[in-house]
Parts: sequence; C-alpha cells; structure tokens
Amino acid sequence: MARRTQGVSAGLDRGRIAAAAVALIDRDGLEVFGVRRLAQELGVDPMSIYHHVKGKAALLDAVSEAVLAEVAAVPDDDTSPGWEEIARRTAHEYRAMAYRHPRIFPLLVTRAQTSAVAVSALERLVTAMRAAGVPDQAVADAPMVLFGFLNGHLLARTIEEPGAVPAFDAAVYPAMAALTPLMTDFGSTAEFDRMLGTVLDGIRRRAAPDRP
Amino acid sequence: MARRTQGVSAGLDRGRIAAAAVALIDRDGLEVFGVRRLAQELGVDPMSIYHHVKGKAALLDAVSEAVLAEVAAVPDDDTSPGWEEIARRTAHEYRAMAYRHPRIFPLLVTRAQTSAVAVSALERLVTAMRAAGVPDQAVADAPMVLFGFLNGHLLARTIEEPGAVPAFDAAVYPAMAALTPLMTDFGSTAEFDRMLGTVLDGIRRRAAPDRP
DNA sequence: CTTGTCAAACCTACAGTGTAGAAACTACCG
DNA sequence: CGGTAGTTTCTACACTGTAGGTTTGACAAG
Repeated sequence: MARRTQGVSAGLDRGRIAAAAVALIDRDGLEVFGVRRLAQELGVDPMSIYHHVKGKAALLDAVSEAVLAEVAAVPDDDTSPGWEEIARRTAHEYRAMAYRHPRIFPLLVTRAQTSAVAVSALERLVTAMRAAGVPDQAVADAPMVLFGFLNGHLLARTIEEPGAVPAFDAAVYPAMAALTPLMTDFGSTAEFDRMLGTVLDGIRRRAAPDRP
Repeated sequence: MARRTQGVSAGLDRGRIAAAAVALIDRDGLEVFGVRRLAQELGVDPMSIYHHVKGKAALLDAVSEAVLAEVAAVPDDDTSPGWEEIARRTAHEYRAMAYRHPRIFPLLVTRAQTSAVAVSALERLVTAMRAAGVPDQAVADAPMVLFGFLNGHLLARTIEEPGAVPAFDAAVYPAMAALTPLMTDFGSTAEFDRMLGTVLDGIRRRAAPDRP
C-alpha cells in the first residue's frame, strides 16, 4: 500500500479534483461515486479533498461546473451568425456535452446554473436577438424556453439506455403503438434536430409578432 | 417507546408506504429522506418496509409513481376539446403537480416514465392530433417536445427558491441585465403560459406544414 | 542554524445509511 | 392440535460523509 507521507504536497487543487471526479463518474456512475473512491483514484487520503472542496455538495458543484465549461466555446467563425444560428449551434454543443457525460448530465440539470460560462452563452444569444430587433419579451423568454426544452429532452435521453425505443401495448394504446415506427430514431441527431427545429419555430413566431 | 409486537400486521402496503414517503419528502426534503425516517413516521421497524418494496430505488419509484398519478385526471368535460386544448390542460395539470411537490419533482424527471398514467396521457393527446389530420411525424414528435420542455422548465422552477429572480452584472452581461425587468414574473402562471404558448406555436407550425 | 508560522496532507473516530439474514409472532387451514 | 404462510422485528455488517486533531515539510525572520 503506497501511502503518501503527510505534509508533502500532492498537487491537489479544485481543478484536478473536479477532473478526476468527472472521469470517475463517467466510468462508474453517480450512485457509487463517493469521496473515498475519488481519493483512492487520486492516490490520496479522503480527507485531503476536503481541504480544497467544502463538502460533497460543493464537490458535485465543481463537477457540474467543469462539465458545463466544456460547452463554452461556440466558435464565432463566420460573420455575425444571426440568433437562430447561434441558438442552433449552442444547442448542438450542449447536446454533445450531454452525450459525452450521460451520467453527469442529471446532476447538471438539478443544480441552479449561475456559472459564468452559462450566463455568457445566454448573453451572446440574447444580444444577437436584440440586434435583430426582436421584441424584448420574446428575447427574455427565448433562452428559458430553449434551455427548458434542452434540459428536459436531453435528460430523458441520458437516463435511458441508448437505443431504447419504448414498446406500447397496441390493445391499450393504439395511437402510440401506431406511431412507434416513427420513434426508431430515438436519441439520434436527426431526431434532436427535428425537435429543436420545432422549438425554434415557436420562438421565431414570437420574435416576429406581426406575422399571422 | 411504543413498540409494535412482531408478527401482528401493521396494515402496511405499497400504497400506504408511498403516500407516507410523499408526505415526508414534501415536509423534510429528499436529502434527509431515508428508510429509517420513513419507518419512524409509520410507527414501524425499518425492515418492515422492505417486505413491500424491494429497496430504496423501488421506494423512490413508488413515490414518483404516486405523485404522477395525481395528474391522471384531465377532465373530459366539454365535447372533444381539440389537441391544443388537451395539451394546454395537461401541461397545466402537470405544472400544478410539480408545484405541489417541488422536492419530489426532480425525482420524477430523473426516472424513466413508463407508468400507465403517463402513457395514457400521451395516448389521449396523440389520438386527438391524429383525428385532426396532423402528419404522423409531427404527432409522434409533439409529446416529446412538449414534455421535454415541461420537465426542463419546471425542474428549473422547482430547484430554485420561489421568487428568485437572478441578478446579472450589467458591466459583464449588459443584455441580460437589461432584460431582468421582464423576468420578474419568474415562476408565475403568466410566465408559464407564455412559454408554453411559444412551444405550442412551434408544434402547431409543424402540424400544418402547408403554411409558410 | 534555529525557531516560528502556515498550509497541506493524513489519521482516528463517530453517527448515520442501506440492507442481508434470521428469529418471533399471529392467523389460518387441515 | 400441528403445520405452514405471511408479516414484522431484531441483529449485524459494510459503507458513507465528515468533525477534530496530528504529522510533516516549506519558507521566512531572527
């Protein structure tokens, strides 16, 4: 048992701890995740972690913050993309993150998101919408509607096993059963894009209220 | 300490246990909820619960099932409401349930919903849409989009303390800060109705694809 | 070189958890 | 009366988060 000696630094800090925790949860899942396991993975005493993170709740905050930070960079490559394009790209980045960390995503959505990366993503979208002359109320609502949908939808996909198309009893639920052939792309990019498009349609409708 | 004698029935069953658990979580919260507390509330030994429910996970399943069952009855009072009306009513029932049990709702959305009440609600909506001649793909997508939004949006409301309007630093996030006056109805019925309307607009657009 | 201070890591211990396994008790059926 | 089935309780165990105290090395001042 290779024990560390006391007092000598193990190079721990919030970032390294969070990164290790992310990897560990990705591998083994949230249910069995704990301070002791994480410490073992880091080759460190469990209590050492508590010198950098206040408690388990703060540890999970750090994890969700680290994962959310991955989605920060929506590239501003071309010239002022327009708000729909920004929304679409951000949504796809967000989705990619969720699929990269399916066992962490439930953690993300059950915590309030006030971190800098989250807010700055909203700021970018909202700025573009105002620049396009969208009415203020529609602008204010748009990110809430969009991320409401994203969180709920992606949560449903990350909970289930991948490729789990539900089966409905045709005798009791004939309509649902009849539609199951159209749900076989459950979890696919195409399905996501279609539903995202539906939500964006709704937002666009409110963005230009002088259309029928 | 009034102990029960062994062997004599305490009238336990899955339903009573679930109901007590719901009340307990509503009162004290999910974090401190446990088998021992629940047993004490029921005046029963902790292990007695395990004879009716397989484990803690199954117990939480029962809780979420019980809460979801509250939303079962969307009244069919008037004559064939039309799918938009059905969707709107179901959404409001669902929201009311979420606000009745804010500490349980996070549990609901992190579990796959295959229970009878959940599916039959979908069946009703989907049947109405087909009867209205909506294209099949739009029908199949509609409940996923709707409940995706509902779960995500309501989750965000139930996590936060009620009436918590976020404050943004105007120097860093000018657009978000400028819009905060329009977010003061955070969590209100009016806000919900507006955003629900946005999503339904999107669904309606896909339901009638021959409009521009 | 000595001494003091500080931060980082470790060790110990404790209350609390979910739950496996067995024992105790009642009720019913023959 | 005896057996059997069904509930409830008892006991015990491995495990959790974490409070409190101890050890160690690094660095600066005297």
